[in-house]
Amino acid sequence: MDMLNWEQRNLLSELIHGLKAAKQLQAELGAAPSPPPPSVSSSSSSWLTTEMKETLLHQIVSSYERAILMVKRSTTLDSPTTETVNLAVVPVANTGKVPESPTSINGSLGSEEFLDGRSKDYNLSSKKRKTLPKWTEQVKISPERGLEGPHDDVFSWRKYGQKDILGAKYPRSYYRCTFRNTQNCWATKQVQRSDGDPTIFEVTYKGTHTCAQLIQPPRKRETKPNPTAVNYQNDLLVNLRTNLTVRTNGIESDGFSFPVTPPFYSYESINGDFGNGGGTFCHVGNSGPSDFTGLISTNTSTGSSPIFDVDFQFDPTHGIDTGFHTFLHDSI
DNA sequence: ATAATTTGACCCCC
DNA sequence: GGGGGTCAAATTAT
Repeated sequence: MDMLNWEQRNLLSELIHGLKAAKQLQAELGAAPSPPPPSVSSSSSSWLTTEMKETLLHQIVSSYERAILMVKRSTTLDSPTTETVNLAVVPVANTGKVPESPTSINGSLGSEEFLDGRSKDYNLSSKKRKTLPKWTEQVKISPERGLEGPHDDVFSWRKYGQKDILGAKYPRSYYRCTFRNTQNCWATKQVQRSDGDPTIFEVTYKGTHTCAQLIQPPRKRETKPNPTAVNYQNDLLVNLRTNLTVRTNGIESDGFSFPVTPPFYSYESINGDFGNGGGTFCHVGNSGPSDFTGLISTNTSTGSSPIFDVDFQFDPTHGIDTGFHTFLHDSI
């Protein structure tokens, strides 16, 4: 571990933490190993409350998001120019109290305690309702865009407010996810310029993204699919709009429920069509609480047959990411 | 025309 | 009351 630098250790810490939470949740759901049927359990081991499960999910998602942000920063800022260092990442318990000296991170980073550590904070501080993950990063300004070219996230944000803070020289800006309305994504962040070092910005994230920003294919596509293939795919899409059947491929056994009654499927092309670097989404439902949205991709295993994989990622009912279940869709 | 920002008003809660 | 957070109308950018 001595070979790892600071950021790599933080990154590893997040990944480990997320993995631990994921495994605990997996065990809880009885997602047994390869031999499918869980043998008769005298009394099912599910003694975690729903809130605890939600907490686990939040931990997983936020760990992934922090990890992604770290990678993003270290790659986009390290390689092209010189410095611009991510100084610290401080997870904050939801009690609302922020540690004053954020740079104090001990060498031991969360490879041990689990249900005694963070999640206890979540449960204790929450009598009920929202316990959103919250953490703060300190980001040094980069020699990019003008004087105040705020902070390239991987995510796209919409500013919704700005406030002068009592002791602070600089105002605090409030951002929410661009897709709050369109995809029910409730992630927010605050950005405040540091008094002491004006080249440092404190960025506080609240909540995790449930939108599909990171799922969409990269904008730039070097390898253009040949036009005929694209046309073929788009034709299929048109056909799919009118008549479509869904085969769940027997996946719903893992607890992921699927709307059965026929409301139906609408397709929305975001950022272009197939093969054009855009994402085409399948929406299932009637804009009701049981809707699901997923990203359509071509099925690689079936060649030219009109079958598509759809990754359903967002569950608005619970406001959580349901994972990357893949369903088989076919037309006719 | 649509989307994003600005900015004062409003709304808790300590 | 007032500090911090959010809303939304007006303004500006795309």
